[in-house]
Amino acid sequence: MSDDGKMPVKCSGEEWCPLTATANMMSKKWHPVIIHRLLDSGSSGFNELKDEVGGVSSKVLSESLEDLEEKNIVNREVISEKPFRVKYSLTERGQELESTVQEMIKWGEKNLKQADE
Amino acid sequence: MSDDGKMPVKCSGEEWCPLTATANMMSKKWHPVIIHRLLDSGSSGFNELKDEVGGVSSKVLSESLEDLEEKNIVNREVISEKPFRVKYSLTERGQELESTVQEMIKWGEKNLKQADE
DNA sequence: CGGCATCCACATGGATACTG
DNA sequence: CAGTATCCATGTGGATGCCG
Repeated sequence: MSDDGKMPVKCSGEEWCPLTATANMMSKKWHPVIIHRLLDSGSSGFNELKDEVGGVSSKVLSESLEDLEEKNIVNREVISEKPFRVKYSLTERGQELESTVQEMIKWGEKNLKQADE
Repeated sequence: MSDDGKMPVKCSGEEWCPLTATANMMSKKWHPVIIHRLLDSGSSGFNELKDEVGGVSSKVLSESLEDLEEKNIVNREVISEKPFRVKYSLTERGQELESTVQEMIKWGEKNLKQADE
């Protein structure tokens, strides 16, 4: 009833609404790219992900991943202790962001140019 | 070739990419709601929009609209001088954000609850 | 009605260095 | 490898009041 093309969702005042909630979730600078990279790769280690994202510092990546973990978008798994290794991947909830990410990419490709900003 | 289900888009390093560009565009707190409200209403005056959005101050709404104007998402038109009136509406580019907004709403409805935050 | 001016608080991110 | 610790600059938004 909410995906029939109409927009019954109102986001007024202090009321909770799915739009602002989702926006709030994606609003940190590196979140969309992190999600996109994990959608693409399936899973990555910390520094591996850092390279794939590119331009992000350890501190910020660490903070972002922690935030995404709390929100159940990203899953962190320690896969080895000897040489210490972890594996980041998307939860089911995280994978369901794929269509949103795709729409953002489509819109950006169609409507923005590098020169714009 | 980019909407066939695959994800050829890479967003590494300092390179420009449509995902981060779009994310950057939507990243201010009230932008998504403003766009959503204008998609819904077609057009609104300043204070009318302020009420529809709810909870935003004049200053911030003004800044947001100015930002969205610069990015050619929102159109501002003065429709009367005697009693001074303006009309804000979405540009074509802005209207094309509908599917992105819809995906965000769908995801939020499915995956978030009010209690979550 | 449709803003702008001010001031302030806090969130966010970058650079760099260091650790188990 | 996978982070943490500092420090600092800037971004972003809220409250309030005033103006043409």
